[in-house]
Amino acid sequence: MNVATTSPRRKELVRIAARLFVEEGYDRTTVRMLAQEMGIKSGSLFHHFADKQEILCAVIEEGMFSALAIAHEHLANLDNSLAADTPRAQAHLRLLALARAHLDTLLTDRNAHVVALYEWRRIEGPAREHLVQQRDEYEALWRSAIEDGVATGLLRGDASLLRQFVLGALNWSVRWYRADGERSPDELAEALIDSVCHPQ
Amino acid sequence: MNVATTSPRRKELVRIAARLFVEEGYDRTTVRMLAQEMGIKSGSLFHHFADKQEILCAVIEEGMFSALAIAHEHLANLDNSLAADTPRAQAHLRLLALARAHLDTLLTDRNAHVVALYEWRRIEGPAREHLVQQRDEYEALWRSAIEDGVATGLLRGDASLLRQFVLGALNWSVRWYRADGERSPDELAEALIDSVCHPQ
Amino acid sequence: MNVATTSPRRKELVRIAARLFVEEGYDRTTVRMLAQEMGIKSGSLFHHFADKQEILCAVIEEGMFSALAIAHEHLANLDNSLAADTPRAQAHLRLLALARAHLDTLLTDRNAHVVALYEWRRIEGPAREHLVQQRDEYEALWRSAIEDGVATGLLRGDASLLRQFVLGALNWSVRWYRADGERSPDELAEALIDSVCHPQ
Amino acid sequence: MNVATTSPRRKELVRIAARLFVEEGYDRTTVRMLAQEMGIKSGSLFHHFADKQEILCAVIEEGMFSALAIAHEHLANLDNSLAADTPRAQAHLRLLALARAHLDTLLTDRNAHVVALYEWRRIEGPAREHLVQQRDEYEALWRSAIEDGVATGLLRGDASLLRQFVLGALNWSVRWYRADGERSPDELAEALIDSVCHPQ
DNA sequence: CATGAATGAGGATTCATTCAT
DNA sequence: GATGAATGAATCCTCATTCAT
Repeated sequence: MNVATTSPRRKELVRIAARLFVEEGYDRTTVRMLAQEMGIKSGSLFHHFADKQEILCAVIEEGMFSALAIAHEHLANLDNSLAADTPRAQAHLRLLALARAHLDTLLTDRNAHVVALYEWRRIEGPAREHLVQQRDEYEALWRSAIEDGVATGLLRGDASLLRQFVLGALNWSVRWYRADGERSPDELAEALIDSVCHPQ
Repeated sequence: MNVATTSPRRKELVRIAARLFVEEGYDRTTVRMLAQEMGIKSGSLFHHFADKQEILCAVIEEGMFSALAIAHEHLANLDNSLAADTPRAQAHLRLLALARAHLDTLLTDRNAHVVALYEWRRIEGPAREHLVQQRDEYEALWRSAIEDGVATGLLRGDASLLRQFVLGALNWSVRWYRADGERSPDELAEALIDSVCHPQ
Repeated sequence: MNVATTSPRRKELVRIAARLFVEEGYDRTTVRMLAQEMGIKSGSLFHHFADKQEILCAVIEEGMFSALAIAHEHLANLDNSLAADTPRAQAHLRLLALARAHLDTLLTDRNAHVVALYEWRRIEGPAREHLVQQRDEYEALWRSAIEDGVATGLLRGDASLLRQFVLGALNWSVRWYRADGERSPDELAEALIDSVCHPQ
Repeated sequence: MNVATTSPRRKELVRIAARLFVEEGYDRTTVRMLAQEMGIKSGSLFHHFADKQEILCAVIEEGMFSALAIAHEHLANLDNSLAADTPRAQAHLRLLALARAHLDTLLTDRNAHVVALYEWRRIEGPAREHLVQQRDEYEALWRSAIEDGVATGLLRGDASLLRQFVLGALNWSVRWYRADGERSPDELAEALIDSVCHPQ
């Protein structure tokens, strides 16, 4: 009932909800479907969440949180391994790390981050605030990386537009990417970053 | 009642439906809302469409059709005005024309094409076939333009991935673009094409 | 619009309605189905009939009328051909003639008489009066034949019950009789009459 | 929700539904009428039954089941009391027992068995299978009794037709029998069996 | 915590009927 | 007479939510 509660049981429920929301869409996922998949009856769901929208909130929060966490993780790896390089090369590697992290949560971990991107509109009221904050934090990572890219001549054009384009291309990949295809999410990330970076 | 029917009344209804579907999403748009906005009673809607899904079909069809029509129009203008040019410059202009056309239907004409992109999943059964055909036809335009871009050295990388990236970046713009902002759809199109094209 | 109207067009419509009412049942037969089968649009139906119930009335009336007509016809044939016989034999032949006539309208001509028997309940109001009259007239034929049967020792038991039993057995045959089976309606009629008549 | 479920609540609901189906007919009985009579709201009905047709199924099943049960009961009483008799007398008694049992469920217990006979057509799909089985089992009782009747000279004619006639006469009695009339269902049963049995 | 029964508001859809053209 | 569009009331059914047990 408490939004902040993060019992292991709740974590599990959120994971299941995320999957269903991706498969069916939030609107078409009924509380009964959620309960069934969780092995309980629909009435019991409301012991864990105040209402259906709170489930969505929890999923989106989880999605944003893990996107942020994984992005930080990828960036941290970078700092450790290859610190000595040109600013331009560094900017390139950061972009690559962010793109890989993004597709990692989106296409590999799947679900929660996808919901965070695609069902955003359904959230209203005060719950939105918190989510907006998280999103801004995540975008700040990208903003800084892209600006560095522009500053070092790696990228050309308006930094703000570039961010929207790159994120858009990445986000949309959910729609067409098949896990059983010939390319890995990492290869996608590389291809995209390559296509917008100017060599030398 | 007939899917192929394109009475002026029906056209009008489709336009209104497109707007509501964009504003609220297909699932949250009730038949009553549609009827109200159309100035009729909900029962009367079924004089024009067999069921709610047929309305969605009609909107998507309209969206794909107009996207295709406007793309062809932009391309035709191109052929007339500047036919004598280097292949590379021609490829560039074609990409630009396609991108402008895309954002034109998406952000200016709005609605029908947006629905075509975002509510695609809800369509099932034989209606899907026809839509897939139209989509393929539209993508073929892009495919050829992008391949020419790669062939002339204007673009670098895998043509298929590039197409997905560019279309993804364009499609996602619906989510963040504000008509009252400082940039026009045309400027967006140019910025995007510039960001993936290699100079000289 | 006039109940008494019996234009050839209307006759045709009544015949079609009778068929649909038998196939689907009155409640499940929509005005649109009727119109479609008649080759007109549903709105036009109301130029011929005031409302759906009037169609049912017309069908039932037609069913009762033709049952009565055919019964009279069969009885008339009897009078002409074999007038000189024992009263008992005469009663037997009358019963047989009535049973044959009954199954003739029910299983051969089909439809209208079936509706008259099975959708009787749906009729309310003043329309019922007229139909009750017709039904009473028809039952009077049976009543007299059965009473003669009892009087001559051909049948045994309460005349009123016997009539209900015989008519019930005949009416119910609609439910199980298959035209493509091995027995003709006439054979059914004979078998039934035989089974309740006492020999000698 | 489960077809096999036979909670006491469900039993109660089925009984009420049976009454309404007889009074109004399945098609004209609305879900709201059922709910109202049951003292719940229409939405709650679907807690107990998947859809309206499942209610009909349950009623018919109950009707067939009780018809079968009561028939067996009547036959059992017979076996105990008068086992030593001529085969012909035995056949007579069995027919009488079956006829009484039939009218007992039809006119006394009422409702469920009536629905089973008169709304049979509305059932489609796999639900039908089970019902057909039950019906066949019930008819087998009659088949054997009638065949014994024919074998012992009690009845004359084609056994199969005789069964249809007798059952038809019994089934149709629902249409004209009035409980407040002068004859009891048992008297009806006797009269019918008498009328088709040949003395001595 | 969990359940099963209930709710009530709203969902899409049907359909007899009306009526201007 | 015929039509097509419209109506409005009713239809079956769904579903998030509540709550006594």
